[in-house]
Amino acid sequence: MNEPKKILIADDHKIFLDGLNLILNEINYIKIVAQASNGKEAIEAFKNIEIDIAIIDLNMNDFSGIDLISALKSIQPKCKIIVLSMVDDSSIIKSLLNNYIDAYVIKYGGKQELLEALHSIDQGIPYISPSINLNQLETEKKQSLNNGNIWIEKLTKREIEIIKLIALQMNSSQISEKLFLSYYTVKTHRKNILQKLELKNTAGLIEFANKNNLL
Amino acid sequence: MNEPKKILIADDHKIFLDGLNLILNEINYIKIVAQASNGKEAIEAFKNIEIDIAIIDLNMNDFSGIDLISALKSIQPKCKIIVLSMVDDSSIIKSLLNNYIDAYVIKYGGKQELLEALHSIDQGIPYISPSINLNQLETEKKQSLNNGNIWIEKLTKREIEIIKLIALQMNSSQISEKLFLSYYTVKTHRKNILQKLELKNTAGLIEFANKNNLL
DNA sequence: AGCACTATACCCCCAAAGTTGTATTTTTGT
DNA sequence: ACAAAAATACAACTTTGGGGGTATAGTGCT
Repeated sequence: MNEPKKILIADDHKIFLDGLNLILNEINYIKIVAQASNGKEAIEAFKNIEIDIAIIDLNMNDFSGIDLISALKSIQPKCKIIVLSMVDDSSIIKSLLNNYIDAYVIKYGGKQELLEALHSIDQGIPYISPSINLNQLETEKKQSLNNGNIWIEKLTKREIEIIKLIALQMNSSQISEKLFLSYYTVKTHRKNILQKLELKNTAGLIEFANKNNLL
Repeated sequence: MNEPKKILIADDHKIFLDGLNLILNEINYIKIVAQASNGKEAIEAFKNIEIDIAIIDLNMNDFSGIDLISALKSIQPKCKIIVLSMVDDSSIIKSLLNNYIDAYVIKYGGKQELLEALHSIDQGIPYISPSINLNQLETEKKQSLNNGNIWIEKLTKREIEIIKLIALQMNSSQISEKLFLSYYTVKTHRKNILQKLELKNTAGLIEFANKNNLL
């Protein structure tokens, strides 16, 4: 703990970024060396500045959280990642902790949790907000609308990409042009998507996509 | 500006509350006298403490924003309300400003905007984040699927009925059986619906129906 | 009585979606 | 290095959707 840890913070709510700044300024063994309000800025910063710990909001609008984190890790593999999120989907948390990140802190928790997370990963111990277990019941209630569903594990990146284009009223041949694919490939993907999700047609697919907000 | 303004802050993200605290502590003419992390706590506080200005997050999970604000106003009508929100739906903003609230600040903006809002309503002038106008273009892009739209005036009862069944993954012949209609009639309705709404296909229709929540 | 709108029904044609099945290459995880 | 998963590609076939018409009976408003 000789020199302060170099921190990047990223969140698309600037006002939150401001608050975070003040919270972290109270701690002496860290120093904020970069701020980003979207994924692109975060990646830029990673290319130029050495970062020890990155505190990242999961729900930024230009990148999906997982994509962003893996991009950052590929630039600076040694950097520790703390994910700040508003949701506490335990399946996502598990996959994140196994792969890329070192701590998962939900915003429902106070600053105390963030400080604990910093302290914990400083000692090489992964951290998950204790509040998550408390809130889990509520979350599960909210999710009872979309029943069963481990859809996120079922769908691949490509498939989700295609669903989004379908929602934009594109047909298979237009999608194939857009993605530089064969028309047949797009049809295959559509076939697989409907099969995986046990849906009957495009109407059901778009309805599903909306209910599970993956658009 | 003799004695400091008494402020309540409410947000269900405690860590955000912590940050807000630090931001507002830098200002000398206000004082935080109450904090709430849900609607119930906010109402409790309003019953017990005199509040000059309430800074409220719109998206709390136990109350809808509008319900909460009207409840607070009924307890302390003189209290000024600043709404903090993540979304910039201009139609909501307009109705809010006309009725209950004195300022609308989006979190995408920095703390500067919140400070300006405080200053502005202190002088009796309503405030809206300038960032909203910048972001409006994007919002309008998202809404460009349903352009122009006074759709509710365009669609007939029967048409809406059919849209709902389409969203349930029924095809035209199934719908015709369900509604005791000819298959051709259902096809005609679908044709007319797409024409009226200027949509290309069923995918677009379901997307539209979701965005305009008519399901 | 006349007009506009809604709901109903039918036809043809083509394009698109959906089904079933096979098969190769590429990426990824262990 | 190996196996599994994902992404790619193609074909034949059936069903459905969407665009173009046309037409008639009912409803409601003026």
